[in-house]
Amino acid sequence: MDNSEIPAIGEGKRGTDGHIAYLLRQASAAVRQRLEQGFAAHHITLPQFTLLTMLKSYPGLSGAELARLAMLTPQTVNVITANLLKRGAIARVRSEEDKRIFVLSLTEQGARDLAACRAIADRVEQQLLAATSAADEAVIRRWLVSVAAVGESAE
Amino acid sequence: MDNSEIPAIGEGKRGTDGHIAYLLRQASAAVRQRLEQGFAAHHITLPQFTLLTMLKSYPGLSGAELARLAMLTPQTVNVITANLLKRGAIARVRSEEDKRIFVLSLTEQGARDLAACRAIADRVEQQLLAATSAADEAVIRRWLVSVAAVGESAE
DNA sequence: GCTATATTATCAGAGCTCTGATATATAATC
DNA sequence: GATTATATATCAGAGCTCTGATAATATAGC
Repeated sequence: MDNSEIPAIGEGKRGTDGHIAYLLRQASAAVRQRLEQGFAAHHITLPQFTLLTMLKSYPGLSGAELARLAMLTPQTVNVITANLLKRGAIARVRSEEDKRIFVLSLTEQGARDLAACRAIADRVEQQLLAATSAADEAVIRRWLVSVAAVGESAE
Repeated sequence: MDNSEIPAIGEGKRGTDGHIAYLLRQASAAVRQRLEQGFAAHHITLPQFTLLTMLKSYPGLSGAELARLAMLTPQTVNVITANLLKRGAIARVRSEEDKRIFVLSLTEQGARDLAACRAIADRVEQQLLAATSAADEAVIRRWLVSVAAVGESAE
């Protein structure tokens, strides 16, 4: 095989001239892998970390509410919460007012796991912006939010 | 449930003040969903589109080379290429020089699928940058590449 | 040449994510 | 109150992604 023309990250289509959707995906995958590598010692995945974070901010959410907040389907949230329940990181009790729904909240174990992973995430995020000016960071943050919001209004 | 304080995209922690890793993930997921929705009519997934694109640029790659290029594990690439083979989008023949590896390339069907999805992706990417100045776009592209490259040198 | 190491492909298992379908409970309509 | 529509949870199946382990081939060192 002649691999001499295959580019490394930052070169060719993998550099700043590449497709923006590809660059976004490549960056997101890199961060995800860094975070999951850090979380591995606590046996928490990134989706689990996301849901734990949301449950800390908004205790008492149902699966459906969590799904909307996380932009996931209820089925996906069901899988993740099932694994968190197995780990004892969250509690799940039937609601009194609405007997369809289960109310979710952090356990003490879950709060401990979350705190440990939060510290790791903070360190990674700091590295992501270490070489970026405040003005550039503002540009980047605005763009990321606008991209996430596409399709919210148009639907 | 009292949901009055749950934020929408762009508000609270989901806005420009949120964690940068979360914003990146949120934006990437939104783009992924938009692309896959567009690709659905052609029965091509985003990972499949990515590998087809790479095989068009570099025909004759092996699974291992494809994995390095896509920043995926060989096992993951194996799953995706197996599905592309089932769809008849790629061909796979044993190499003469090195009998361990299988040489991959696009079929005519795969080239047609790729062209159709490329047009869809171009439209989505255009929308992503429609409201962004050239200067801001350059800032964003540089940052995305730098984030993807983290861990390449440090490992 | 022979042994040790590295590379490639693949099997097995876990978790995340989607679409589609189903059952139950609540809300709206008549 | 009965019917209809909506919301919630869940089952089933597909695809993507990882870690860990195994077998075959190729390369390096002796």
